[in-house]
Amino acid sequence: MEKIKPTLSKGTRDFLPEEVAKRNFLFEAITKVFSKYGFQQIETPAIERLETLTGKYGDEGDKLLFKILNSGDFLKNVPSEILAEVKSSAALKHIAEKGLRYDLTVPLARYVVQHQDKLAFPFRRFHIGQVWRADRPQKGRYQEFYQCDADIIGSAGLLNEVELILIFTEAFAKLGLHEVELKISNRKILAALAEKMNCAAQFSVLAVAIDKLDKVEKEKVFETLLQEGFSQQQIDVLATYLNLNGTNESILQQLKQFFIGISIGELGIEELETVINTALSVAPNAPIKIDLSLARGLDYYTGFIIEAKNNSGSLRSSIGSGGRYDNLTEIFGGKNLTGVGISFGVERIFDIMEELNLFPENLKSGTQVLFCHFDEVTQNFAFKELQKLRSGNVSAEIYPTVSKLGKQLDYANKKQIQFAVIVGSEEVETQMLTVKNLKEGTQEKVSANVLLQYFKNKYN
RNA sequence: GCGACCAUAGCUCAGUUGGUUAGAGUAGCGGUUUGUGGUUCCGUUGGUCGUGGGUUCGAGUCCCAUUGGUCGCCCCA
Repeated sequence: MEKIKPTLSKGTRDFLPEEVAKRNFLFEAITKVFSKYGFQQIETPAIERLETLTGKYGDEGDKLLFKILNSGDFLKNVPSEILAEVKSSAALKHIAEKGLRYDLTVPLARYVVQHQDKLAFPFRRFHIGQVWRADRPQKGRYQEFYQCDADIIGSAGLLNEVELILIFTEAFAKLGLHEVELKISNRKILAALAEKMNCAAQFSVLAVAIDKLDKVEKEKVFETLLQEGFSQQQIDVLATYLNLNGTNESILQQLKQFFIGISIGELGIEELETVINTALSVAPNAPIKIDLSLARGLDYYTGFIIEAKNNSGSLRSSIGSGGRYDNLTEIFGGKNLTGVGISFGVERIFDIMEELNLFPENLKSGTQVLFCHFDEVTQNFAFKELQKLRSGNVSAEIYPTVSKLGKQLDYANKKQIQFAVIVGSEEVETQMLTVKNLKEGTQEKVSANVLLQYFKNKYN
């Protein structure tokens, strides 16, 4: 048989056992916070019908969807004139009717509408799972990665926004990320800005431009907007808006002056004020800060928007984001189902925690005890002792073949198993087993009938 | 979609102006007189040098193409 090189497809990763242990630690920490706030976990398939996915992410997004080739004779249903054209875009719908999900939000919209009769609204769910994008991979960006979302569907109350702020605050603190800033704003304020600038039609161009401000210099952004057909007068309005600063309270006051008489702006400011005051009333230390340059690129946000920025270590980037979207379920026929949600950037959070050494030490191996032996007789004896430990919920294993002790201990060492129980003929005879602590390098004799208790004490 | 860079053992890499049978470390396996690892020492498996073509007496090395990967840009988590 021809040998195949062991390589991965681009933008994908294998995870070693230690990495999975760390990732699980991260997921479990977030899961616990979600559960505490009354969110229920759901799952949806990795595969969705292509019609569910296409058209939701813009033209760019559609290109980045992974499509799944129909099984069987997939060319059979392609009309011959399209085959003759050799045009992929025209042939696509005939050869692929499924794709891999691009995010967890669109599947959620489908899910909520499809199961609305069985769900309790407001529906609070969280979802942790892989998504796939046929993007050019680069540092920290993959074709397969995890998203970790919490959303509340079917409730316009601003308490929902506040709860999501609390979840961000609590989860980041719990993970040891203490230098996180929660930048917040409201899309209605941006809508008011567009109105004041007389460019409501170009709202998304404006939003995308503003969203770049944390990376690109202000002047460059203005320049780009001028090229896009904005006037100097409009830019001046934008510049004045972006110059508003100070404490949250002061910004709110300035905004009220700035947008006086623009009703959508007044509404947005009022929402923002309520969210901030309510959040601070229960969590005075929540690191929330109004950021007028926050816009969020995604089109579907309509109200509150939030972005969590990490300010420690070398990776100072966005590690979570979210916002309110009013119309997401409409395309699937869902009515009056406004939603608000957040997403943890778990891949980046993982990298940051790795850099800052925030993972606990003892995650590496699940196994606590390895039984070592020398021949068939001692192996059989050890195997029975092993089961006793397991029945007491001590995680243990036995070296599966008769091998030299050095090799068995070496295995324990590599797997970072802390204890070896050495069972030789002498131990069988005296019923006193040798317990070696591989971390300390010490060993002692322990009676076989108290072995379970011995390890239970070690691990509570 | 655009650009830059890279490709030699499972992994990390060396390989001189093109010159004989392509090396090292690490991992694996075996041993170190056989019941003590992480931290000795010795031996050993493993490569059509990403693939195809070209230049040359001769190509891992130079040229072209191609495939794959990494890193930027657009966009995004």
